[in-house]
Amino acid sequence: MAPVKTPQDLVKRRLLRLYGALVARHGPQGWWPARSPFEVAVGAILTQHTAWTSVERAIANLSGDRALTAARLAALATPRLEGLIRPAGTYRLKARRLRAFAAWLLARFQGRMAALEREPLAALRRELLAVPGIGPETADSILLYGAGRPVFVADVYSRRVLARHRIVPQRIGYEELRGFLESHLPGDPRLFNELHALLVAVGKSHCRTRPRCDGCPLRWDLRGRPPRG
DNA sequence: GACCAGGCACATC
DNA sequence: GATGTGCATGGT
Repeated sequence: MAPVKTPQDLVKRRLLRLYGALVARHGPQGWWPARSPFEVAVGAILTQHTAWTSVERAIANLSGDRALTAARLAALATPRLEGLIRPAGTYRLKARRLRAFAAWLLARFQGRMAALEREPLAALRRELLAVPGIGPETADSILLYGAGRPVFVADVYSRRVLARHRIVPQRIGYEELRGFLESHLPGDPRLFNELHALLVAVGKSHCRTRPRCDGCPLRWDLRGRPPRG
């Protein structure tokens, strides 16, 4: 006898179906585009309210100065650091935030990002959130993409796409959406990684420009019917 | 020239 | 607790 499907199971199935449709249509996204976990954290701070193309230039500047470790970044003079990250915008603000993160990582783990892979997750996340300039989305990006922890980055794109497809309410908050996804998906960082990246890709394109997504290919994929006409 | 981009902190109501 | 605003560059 088949086990009874709970509402929990149905949501899970729907999310996994969405994931399957996204992978089939868009393929693996290869996130996070960084050469080291510390670079992930730097990128997560620099990309706050900023296009990734701008962040890439700032990271290239930091890389050129061999400043992509906590110790090297912390050793930079502030005007130098500000100059390097200027292409990413809000450079004075972000220089402070990068410094604060590097100082925390040095003080707490001798600058070693690998330590984030072993710490108790809930306490570690609280610690990150206490670093000035690290909010929920930045903390979760660092934990998922920089440390491989099973935390969902419940950003505006995730909310937009999931709401457009009536999987979550339109006005769901960050923490609420994160809890929803983490409790309705297998706790697999690779799945969180790929699904989030795909939601961003789709959220940037048609799900941003089409208010109801009624004719969007993804909608047909989810209904199990091929798009016609 | 307006608007947006892989947010956050702080002030105000 | 919700809403508004500063931060600031670069692409469309």
